[in-house]
Amino acid sequence: MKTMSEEISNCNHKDHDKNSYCVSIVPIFNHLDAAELKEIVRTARSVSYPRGQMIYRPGELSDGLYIVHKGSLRIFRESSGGKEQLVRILGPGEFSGESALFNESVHDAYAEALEPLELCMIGRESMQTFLLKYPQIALKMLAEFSSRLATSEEQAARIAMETVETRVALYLAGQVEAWKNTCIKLPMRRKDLASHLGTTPETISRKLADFEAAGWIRQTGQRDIEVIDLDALLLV
Amino acid sequence: MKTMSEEISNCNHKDHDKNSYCVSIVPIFNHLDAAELKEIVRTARSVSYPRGQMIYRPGELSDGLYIVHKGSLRIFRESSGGKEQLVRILGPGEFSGESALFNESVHDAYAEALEPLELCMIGRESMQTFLLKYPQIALKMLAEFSSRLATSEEQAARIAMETVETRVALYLAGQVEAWKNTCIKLPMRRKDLASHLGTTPETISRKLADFEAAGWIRQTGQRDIEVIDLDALLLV
DNA sequence: TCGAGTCCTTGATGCCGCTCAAGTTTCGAT
DNA sequence: ATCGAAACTTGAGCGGCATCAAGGACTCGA
Repeated sequence: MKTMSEEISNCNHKDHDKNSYCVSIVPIFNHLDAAELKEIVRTARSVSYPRGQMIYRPGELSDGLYIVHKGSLRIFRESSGGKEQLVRILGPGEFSGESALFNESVHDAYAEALEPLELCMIGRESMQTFLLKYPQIALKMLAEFSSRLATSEEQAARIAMETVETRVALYLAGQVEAWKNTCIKLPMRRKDLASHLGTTPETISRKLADFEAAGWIRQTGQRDIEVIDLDALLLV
Repeated sequence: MKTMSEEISNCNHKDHDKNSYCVSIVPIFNHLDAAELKEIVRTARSVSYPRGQMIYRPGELSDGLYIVHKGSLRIFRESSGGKEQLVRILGPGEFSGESALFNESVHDAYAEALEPLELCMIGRESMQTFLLKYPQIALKMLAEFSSRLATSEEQAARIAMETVETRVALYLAGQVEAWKNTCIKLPMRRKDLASHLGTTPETISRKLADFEAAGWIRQTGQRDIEVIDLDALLLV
């Protein structure tokens, strides 16, 4: 394979130790065989961002699909009044930029690097080609979208109908499930958690303090929480 | 084509006058040629519901994809406390049931007929087959999902960050755009509009009354509103 | 290791919007 | 056309939560 260096120049995200391409960790691609993966990798570009830098902003033209290789980023929206709402945090293997891929070609949210970040970028046209050539990719992407849609609608419903207390409790329950452990580490600061749950950092602090006073949780570090009584929490 | 009666028995939604199948009005299918359409129609089943009847409920197994042929239905979720939030209203040509198609096989919301309703149903397996056979369908569906996702995230952000007044104003602005006219007809009752915007019917009434008092709108009928000063409305 | 900046906590205050209630209008079925 | 039920409006009261403010804790880079 003389293309080794070529791959590197296009997308240097080949993990030499694990012999895997950046895209191979992505669920929507991981059913492809090595040759197909390489075809995709060849069209991918690699980009790095320092902590805090914006990857894109609302109104900017879309380049294509962004796949996180290392680090993490947050997607957020901004209201007329300047408040922001965190939509989602992306870790390795997750992707973004899709809204601009299929409909309008401009982004509708902000994407900001939370840590030193490495992305793989697949151009709009390449992506369309792959989707037609390998319909399985489209199917996986449909599944992913469908899942995101369900999450987003559930989120909207929660913010619309539940009290802040319930939302915080439900979030903690979700984290316990995600970590498969009653000791959880919040993946973001209060400010982002607040904007995600549609409240303020102050209220988050207060509610967590209330839960602790009730003996349902224990706050060990700023972002470390041990859930003691999950059932009580969900009865709020 | 001896299949005429067969089509009818499977899906009686052939509009004799317009020579179009129920599925041909659906954006995700309307690029197919007649033969392909017929192939899909053949696998579709037709179902009717009287006003007020539930098409599905959360937890029920998914049958497949529901396509609205005549009438309309509303999708809504229910909170622990029994409050409901309207997610979306579907009219002819729109579809639902997708969340159950790709991920879990159970529904996560309610679907209820708002008027006498006729649906086309395409089974889960058939749908998967079509998606692989005609990747263009998958691409259109991805575009539709992506658009719904953007809408849903925007909705969540609005409920989380904007005041009720702003949300009502933005909703009216959206309707003006949808109707391409400053005289609009609300597509739902106060109760549903309220649950859609994350508020109560009383508050909707009050805000509309405020807007009218300010001279920005005129309420001509219960659901008929004339927007007089759109700019002022958006400055709220 | 240290210091500055950021993040978090806790308190006091005020208001937006929900709730409950009662009266009025509209809708839809017979 | 008429009646009953459902939907809408308006009012009064209150509570949850945002806001503003100040002090304390943590983090990260030098």
